[in-house]
Amino acid sequence: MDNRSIAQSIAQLARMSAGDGQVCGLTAAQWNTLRFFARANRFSRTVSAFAEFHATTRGTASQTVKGLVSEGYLTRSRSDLDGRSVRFDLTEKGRGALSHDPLDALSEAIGKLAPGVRNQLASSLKRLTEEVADSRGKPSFGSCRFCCHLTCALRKPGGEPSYACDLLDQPLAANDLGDLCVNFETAQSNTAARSPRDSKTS
Amino acid sequence: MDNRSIAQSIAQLARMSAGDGQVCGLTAAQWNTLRFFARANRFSRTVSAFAEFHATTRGTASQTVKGLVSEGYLTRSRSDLDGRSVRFDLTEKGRGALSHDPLDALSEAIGKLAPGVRNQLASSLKRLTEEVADSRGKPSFGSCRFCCHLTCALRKPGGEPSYACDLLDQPLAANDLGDLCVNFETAQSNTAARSPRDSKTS
DNA sequence: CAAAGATAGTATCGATTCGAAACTATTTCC
DNA sequence: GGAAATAGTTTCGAATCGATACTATCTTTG
Repeated sequence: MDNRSIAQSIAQLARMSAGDGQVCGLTAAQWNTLRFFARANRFSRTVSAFAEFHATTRGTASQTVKGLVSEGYLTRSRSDLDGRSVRFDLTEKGRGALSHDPLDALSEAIGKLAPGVRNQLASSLKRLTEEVADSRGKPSFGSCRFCCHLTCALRKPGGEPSYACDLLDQPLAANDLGDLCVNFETAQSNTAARSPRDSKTS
Repeated sequence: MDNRSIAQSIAQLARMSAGDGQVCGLTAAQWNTLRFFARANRFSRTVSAFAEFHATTRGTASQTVKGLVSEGYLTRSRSDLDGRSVRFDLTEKGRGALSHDPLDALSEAIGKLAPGVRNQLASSLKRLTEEVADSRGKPSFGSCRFCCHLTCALRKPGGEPSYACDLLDQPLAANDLGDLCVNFETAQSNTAARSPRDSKTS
């Protein structure tokens, strides 16, 4: 099986799973949006971050988000620190909808893989994502847990460690370390100077 | 990393690589179409097969194909055995376009993986594709090489083996065994009776 | 053999989506 | 303070897609 066939099977898998038409009244674009806002950390739940993640324009992203807000899946709240910035959060309805996510068919299939195979797959995908993102000059999203900006300090010996992002200079809860962040940068990647994309958030 | 995150990273990878907007004057739908007709065997280069593969309707598929024909990427030829059937083949221009396929970024990234990791990835993807296709009752495409309908006969001792499809009762060239087929069925899958989808082709 | 039904492909219509561009408001930089 | 950058929104036109209806051909079945 050649590389191109493998690449196509990734595309094929995504197409099959993405819930092409309407599923539970939501379009494919809307499902993607909900998934993003469910996984993104509080610095990244913005229209701009979503547009970049979804590889679309801010205009299109704004439309999709607006639709979801008006249907009660997301709430819209302005930041008090940056008057331009707006943050969107999932409502109960939004979280509820995700329990019928058509992508779950794929998640479940992944769950049936042997643990070793599964982990190997995850790391291959992470690798490929970085590689492809790099090749088109776009930054790749990732979680704080694997980000070079994560700093960990042990307040008191034997106590809970506390985490922070040294790029945004903001504290991070241990629970949120797995969430997606726009400012993600791999630890070993070449660390060209990079300014934060959203330096303040309410 | 949980199953859902892995599933999303597959979707993400596909989105990044798919060549979202116009690349070299072709839309994402057109790229997918060209890729399909480049990989499908002669029984499967039809509007219906493509529609099923791409998880869309025949009407939509017909439109996309028509566009590509009028722009010179595909040729249209009626079957002489079945007056309803039409086969589409890539022209030189079509093959040439595929050498600038935006999906190549992903293919190249895959090529950089260690051989063992790469093969493991391929087999995981195949597994997942079957699993997901099964869970939504749709058949999954695959190549003759791994299909239960492939029969291999050794004409004369020491000579070249000859291949055939015992479902369509048609000979297969060794070169074509890797191509996609609508009638694909895994060797170990439960072999419920299944009629061929396109029993004759010119 | 003839009628009924299945199948391959096409055409049309309306809804949705998307990208480009223009625009407002706010923040940052010099 | 003014220029430039950034966050988000709006509008408009093009493209896409799904549903539906349609023609032509093949297959099945009395």
